[in-house]
Amino acid sequence: MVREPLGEEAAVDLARMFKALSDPVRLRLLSLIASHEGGEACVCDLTGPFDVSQPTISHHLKVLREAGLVSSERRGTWVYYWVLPAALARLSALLQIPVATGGSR
Amino acid sequence: MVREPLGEEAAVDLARMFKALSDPVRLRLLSLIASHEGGEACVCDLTGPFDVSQPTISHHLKVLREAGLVSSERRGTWVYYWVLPAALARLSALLQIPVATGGSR
DNA sequence: AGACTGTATCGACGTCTGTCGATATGGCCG
DNA sequence: CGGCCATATCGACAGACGTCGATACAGTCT
Repeated sequence: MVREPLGEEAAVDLARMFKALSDPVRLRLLSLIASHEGGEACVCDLTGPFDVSQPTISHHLKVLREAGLVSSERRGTWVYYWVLPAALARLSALLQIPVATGGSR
Repeated sequence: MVREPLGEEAAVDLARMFKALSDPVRLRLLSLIASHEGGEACVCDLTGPFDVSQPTISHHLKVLREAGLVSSERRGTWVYYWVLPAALARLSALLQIPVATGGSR
């Protein structure tokens, strides 16, 4: 981001990912999934901690999935979600600004 | 984010920052500012590369400023904007997911 | 097969967001 | 002073978003 001005199409793509992170419920969902034992969580573990309805949770999970931040799989009765680390790493790297002190330009 | 499930108030705060990044124009604005010589850019350097009107650019800059991602100052005729590295670093660190295999950081 | 649980989809509603043109504000200069 | 340039604010409008209840779908268990 600091190196070059970020092309228009790349910006659209990245903005879609950041938009998925722009809701408190989705941030907490992502955090719950990432911090869950085994790196994955069943939806049944995710509906409890929130004040919103089950369809709303399902909707937020869909947004995260379509943004490419998580993936999911049905195993029997339950559906499990896990984080896609490469996507988060991409965003994290983008925000990495070289510290200004010293020889920065 | 992986360590602990991210409290509700922290999520609200972080979501506000991510929301500021959730628009392609704002992402490119931020990138233009960060990559500009001297680490700061005059608004007059920022209105050119976009297809949107000047008031819209001004609006987006306000959003970035109110999210705490950039700061600005008037110097004579022009207004200059620069990135606040600590804010971006906070978001970047949050998205840093330890690679699952082995102990890499 | 039928009942029951877990999850997703649908349709609706109020609110928020990005955009614009018009206009206001702040500062330079002739 | 008066005009001009750079930037911000205002008001309006279409479209997107978060949320809900109702309902559909998928799998399991008797």
